Amino acid sequence: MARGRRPGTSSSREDIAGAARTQFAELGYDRTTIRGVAAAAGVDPALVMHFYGSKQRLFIETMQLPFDAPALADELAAGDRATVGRRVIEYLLAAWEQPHTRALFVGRARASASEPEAAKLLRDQITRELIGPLARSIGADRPELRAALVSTQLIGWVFARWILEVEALRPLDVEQAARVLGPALQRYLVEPLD
Amino acid sequence: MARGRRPGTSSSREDIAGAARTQFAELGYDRTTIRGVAAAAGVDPALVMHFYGSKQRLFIETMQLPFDAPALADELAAGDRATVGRRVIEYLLAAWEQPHTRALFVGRARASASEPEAAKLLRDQITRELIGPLARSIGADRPELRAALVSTQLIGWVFARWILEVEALRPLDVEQAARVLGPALQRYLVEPLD
DNA sequence: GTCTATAAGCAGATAGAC
DNA sequence: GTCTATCTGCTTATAGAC
Repeated sequence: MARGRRPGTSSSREDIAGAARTQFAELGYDRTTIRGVAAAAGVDPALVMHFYGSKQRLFIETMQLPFDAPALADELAAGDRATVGRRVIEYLLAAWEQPHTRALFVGRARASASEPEAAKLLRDQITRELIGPLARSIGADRPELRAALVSTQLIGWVFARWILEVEALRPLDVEQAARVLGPALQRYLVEPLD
Repeated sequence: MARGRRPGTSSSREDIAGAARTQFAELGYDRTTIRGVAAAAGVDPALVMHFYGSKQRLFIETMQLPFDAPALADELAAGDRATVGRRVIEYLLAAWEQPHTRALFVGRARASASEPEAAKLLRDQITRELIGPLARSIGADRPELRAALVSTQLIGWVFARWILEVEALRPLDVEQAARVLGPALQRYLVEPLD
C-alpha cells in the first residue's frame, strides 16, 4: 500500500479534465469555453490555462481515447472472420453505453464539425489506428476503402443516436443494435463489395 | 416573356443567402458570423439583420432544401421494391455532387453538431419528411426504425466524405459509391432485420 | 498551484439617419 | 434598402502577485 501523501497537492487537474470532457461532448468545441470549464470544475479560468496552455491543447490532451487502438484492432481481428463485423460493433456499442467513453466519441464528433484540427485527429485515428489496421489485419482486398466504409456507418450511428438523438434508435439495447448493424459492417469488412 | 423591371431594387437578399449557405457549409454554425456573411456578400452587416432578423433565422431561411421531400419520397418508393435502396442512394449521391445542394446538407450536418435547433430540424426532416415517409411508403415492418437506420448510413457518409474528408472515399464516383452503399440501404429498408 | 487584473478583440443585436 | 454608430457582452490569452 502507498504510504504518505501522493504527489500533487490537489485534484484540480483531473477536475478540469473531467469538466472539459463533459462540456466538449455536450456543447461542441466552440461553445465550450475555458471559463465554463473552470466554473464547472470549481477553479479559476487562469488555472486551466496554467495546466493546458490553450483551448486546443485542452481538447487534445483531455479527449484521448483511454485504450490502445492498435492493440484493440488486433484483438478484434483475431478470431472467426465470419463474425468480425459483429465483434467490432458489439465492442463499440458497449463502449458507447458508458457515459465517460461516450463523451470522448461524441465530443470528438461534435468538434470535428467545426474545428478542422479535430476532424484531422478523428480521421487519422479511424483510418490509421483503429479501423484501418483492423481491415488490413483481416486481409481482405482494398482495406483502406473497407475501413472508410465501416467508419461511415460508425460515425453515422454516433451522430444519429447521440447528437441528433433520433427516437427510433433509443429503445435498442446493445444486442439488438449489434444484430442490426453487424451484417452491414461484416459486408464492408470482408464480403465482396460489388 | 416578362417585361419591365422586376420587383426589388437589388440582388442583395440573394447575395446574402448565397454567402450564408457557403459559410454555414464550410465553417459550421458558430464560426459563421453575420459580419463575415455580409463581407462575402459585399453588403453591410446591418442589412443582413434587416432582411433576416437574427442569425438563427438566417440559417433556417437560407438552408431549406430546394425540393419537395414528401413528393420525392413517393417518387423513390414507387417502383421495384428490390432496388429501392439503390434508387435512394443514387439520387442522393448525385445531389451531393452538386456544390449548391451539397452545401445545404453539409451545412445542416455541421450546424447540428453545435446548435440544438439545427439538430432538431435535421432530425425532423429525416424522420418525418424524407426517409420516414419513404419507409412507410414501402410498407415494410417497423418503418421508423428502418428510416432511422438508413439515416445513420446517409449521415455517416456525408460526415466522412465531406466533413472528415476521408481519402479512401474520394475516388468513388456516384455509380461506384451507389454499388457499395446500395445493399446496406436495401437491407435497412426492406429485408428482415435480424 | 492558485489567484487578480486586464489586455485586445470579436460577437449579435439595436437605434436611427438618409 | 442601405448605412453609421454604438451598446453590451462574451471570448482567449497574458502578466504577475502571493
